[in-house]
Amino acid sequence: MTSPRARWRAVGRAGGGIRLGEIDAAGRLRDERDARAADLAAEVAADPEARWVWSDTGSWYPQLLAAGVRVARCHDLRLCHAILRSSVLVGDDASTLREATAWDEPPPEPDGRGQALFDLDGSAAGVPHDLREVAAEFARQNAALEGASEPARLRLLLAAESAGALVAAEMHAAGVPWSRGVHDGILTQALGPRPRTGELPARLAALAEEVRAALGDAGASLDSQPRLLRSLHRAGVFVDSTSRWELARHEHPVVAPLLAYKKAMRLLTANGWAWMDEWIPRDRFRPVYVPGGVVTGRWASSGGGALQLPRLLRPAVRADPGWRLVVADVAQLEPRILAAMAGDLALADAARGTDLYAGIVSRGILPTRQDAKMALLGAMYGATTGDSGRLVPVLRRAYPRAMGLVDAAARTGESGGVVRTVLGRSSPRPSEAWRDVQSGASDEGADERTAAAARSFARERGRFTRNFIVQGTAAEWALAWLADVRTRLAALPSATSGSPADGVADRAHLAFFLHDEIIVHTPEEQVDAAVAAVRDAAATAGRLLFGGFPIDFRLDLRVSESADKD
DNA sequence: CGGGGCGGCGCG
DNA sequence: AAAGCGCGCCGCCCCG
Repeated sequence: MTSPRARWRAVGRAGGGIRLGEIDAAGRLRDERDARAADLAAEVAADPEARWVWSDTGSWYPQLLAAGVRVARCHDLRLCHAILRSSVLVGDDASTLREATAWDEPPPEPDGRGQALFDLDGSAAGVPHDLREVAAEFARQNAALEGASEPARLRLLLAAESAGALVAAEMHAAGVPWSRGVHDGILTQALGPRPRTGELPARLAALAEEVRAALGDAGASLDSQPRLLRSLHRAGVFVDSTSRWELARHEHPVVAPLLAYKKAMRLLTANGWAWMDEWIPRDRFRPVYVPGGVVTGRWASSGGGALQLPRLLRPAVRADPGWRLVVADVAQLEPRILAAMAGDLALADAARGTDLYAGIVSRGILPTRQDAKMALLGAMYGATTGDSGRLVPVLRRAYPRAMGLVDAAARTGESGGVVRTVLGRSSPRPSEAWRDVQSGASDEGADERTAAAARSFARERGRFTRNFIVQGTAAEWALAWLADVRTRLAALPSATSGSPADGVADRAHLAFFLHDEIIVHTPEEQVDAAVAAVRDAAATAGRLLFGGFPIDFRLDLRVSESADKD
């Protein structure tokens, strides 16, 4: 993946301008030179194979992308700092990193105009952008890696994390191709035609009237939970909450229209016409991704709700004319990750070539696919009661290695310890408050309530660390997949016709990523190559994390129909 | 009037 | 009304 001759180059601020130079692992800079903001894109474009060291991808890359310049690889100091400073693989060698607190600043708020850094006077809060500080931090990180117990894993993680940051910026720039027309059609179907601002769509208004009629209360408020609860009680529906789960258990004429109303209202407020106008300019959805935004290493998002697009709206994702979408998601990613991490050959065998849950059923472990799914999710989440919790012991007998791994992670968390993913991302230490509660409960004379609360907090943390190792390693696999897809797509030729794009989107490109799913937008003539890239990258990711362990990562993959016709 | 908590629900 | 992890966002409601 990496050209052996690629050079590390650093870019940062100096004085009132921008300065760049070659950099080595010790943070020594050579061939430094100043660059005006207007020239930076040209400087970067002139060295397409360089590996760029910079403070924060979100502060530098959007402007380059806007100028049509893509970089092959980077080292995002902010993201890498966060990983190294808390990794148990680094240990005490991270002490200097922990002292460099300026690097713990959260990412700057993206302003959406992609001008922030170049116009700054350098006084703004956030991570340091000064080239000297960039070089010093790069040196600290390399020193921490030198002393790490498994540097190769960490290096892989840092590369994947940084590549993810590039992908996030590129996907924001390219956007998800989105048909406002299809979106509007879905809304109209579900809610009625778009009303004037301030008015309720017709179908929603009709549902509200149905609900009020069923309640026998013409003035019932449906949007205030406390008031709705009282109306329901007056009508004889004795629920403790107004959640879908609880309402659905009651036989009453109000239930069906109320559930329909809540569903429709949710669609209107979360992804209705106002959302469409704000987030889908010119038939592109441009969410703001936040790489490393979750402690487990998953991405978060800010604005637009990129990670919660309702499936109902999926048909609005439409390739441009002459282009196609390659949509791929990994079947049962987390259980497969667990099997591989634990070296559990029996679970890996159940996963081979099939739906993993079906594999568990066909081996006679559990009677139905639903049981298998519930049991496995329960094992990874720490369920102890209910259908799920009841089935976990069955898995414990069938797959002692896999279950032993998550059980051990839970015990570590309950006792205040730190767990880590395969590549070395580590869980946060327990908070001061958590430790106080635990030590308070073991003091002499602690009452039973205190002890019970401490046990409850301990188990809560155990469920978190239990899940952390699996969710976090799955996030690493997905990053490796994503990064390799990116590299493979970049090698494809640009579109011969119908290019929609500005910047990097003149050829097959990643358009969307959601934990275990990616969408590639590709010219028709490159569909086969894009599919191969997605498949080959999945195989590569598995080998990168788990070597020769016989686990396969099955993709559910489909290519969109020709988009030019409805 | 803005901020934060809460209930609720969308996603994996 | 969750049981059982991780998120973001909405409207309501209360508080200062």
